[in-house]
Amino acid sequence: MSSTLMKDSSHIKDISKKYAISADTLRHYLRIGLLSPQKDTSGYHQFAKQDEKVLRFILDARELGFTLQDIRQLITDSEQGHSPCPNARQLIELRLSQSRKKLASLQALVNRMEKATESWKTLPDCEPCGAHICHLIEGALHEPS
Amino acid sequence: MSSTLMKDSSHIKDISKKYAISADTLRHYLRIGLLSPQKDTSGYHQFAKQDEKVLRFILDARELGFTLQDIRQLITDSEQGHSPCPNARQLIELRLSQSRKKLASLQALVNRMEKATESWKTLPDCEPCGAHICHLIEGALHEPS
DNA sequence: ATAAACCTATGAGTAGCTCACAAGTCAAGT
DNA sequence: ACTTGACTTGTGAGCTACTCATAGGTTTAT
Repeated sequence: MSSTLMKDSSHIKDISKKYAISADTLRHYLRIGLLSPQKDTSGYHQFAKQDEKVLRFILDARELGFTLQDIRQLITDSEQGHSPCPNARQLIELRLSQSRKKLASLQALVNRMEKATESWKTLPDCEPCGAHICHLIEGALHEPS
Repeated sequence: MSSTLMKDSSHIKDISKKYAISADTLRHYLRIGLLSPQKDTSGYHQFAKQDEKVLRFILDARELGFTLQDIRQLITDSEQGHSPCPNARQLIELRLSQSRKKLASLQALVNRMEKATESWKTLPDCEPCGAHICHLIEGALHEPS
């Protein structure tokens, strides 16, 4: 049941290309019920305008650090006629504070790693001697280089 | 078979306290075979000096951004009489470059989130209107505030 | 007709824990 | 001796957000 007129199929692959995400990611959102497009007669998903709107929302919210659970909540709010804004404001505060903590600990990690690699440049490899497993690693954190 | 003399039991809880990690984390390392202390007659793990040395190594390496797989590799090197240092140098380069990328994208995320929350301060909540799901989120990335 | 390229749902794997559970052990109090 | 409470054991499952693989169905091009 095809024709040269019906070109905009809006199947998974088309949508994934359009929004620069993988078909697997899109299927993941289907699987967890974040998106539920209708199916055509042969069982293929058909992404309607509304589905694309929801998808764009998902991608935007993801870019702002919301989790998929958060996003589900916001969509539910909206579907039930409530304003998602209060939840959006509250959740982004939470996610922002979590992200800041993660950022700080990741920065600290990178600092430790850089300090270690720097100090290792002047250190020789060692052979197993029973006293340590890897003197580079054991020394890196305990001896202030 | 206890006495007032035998006080250092070195069971899981004692060790977890001594090294400030959870008993569950310690059990996780046992489960994946990173640590394999002997057991006493009643089936309790007994952490010997050598086991503690390995544990300290695991914790140090973890602090330097090595994955548990990396750590397993380094311990295996050492156990087989090879120097783990070459692998340590190579792996930390890899993990450092990965961490830097993660750091950069996390920093970018935090920046987006901060910009969004800032701009939201002057925006009102909206009621569902069909045109959008949450105007705060949809507006945050597309309209250069 | 058939092969390529798509689609479907589902299971499992990823990292590093963390929680929960059933069953066994041990020390202290009565 | 017995119970209570705090430990121990191994195991399965859950967490995040995918990603890969598989078996089977559909559509399109040759």
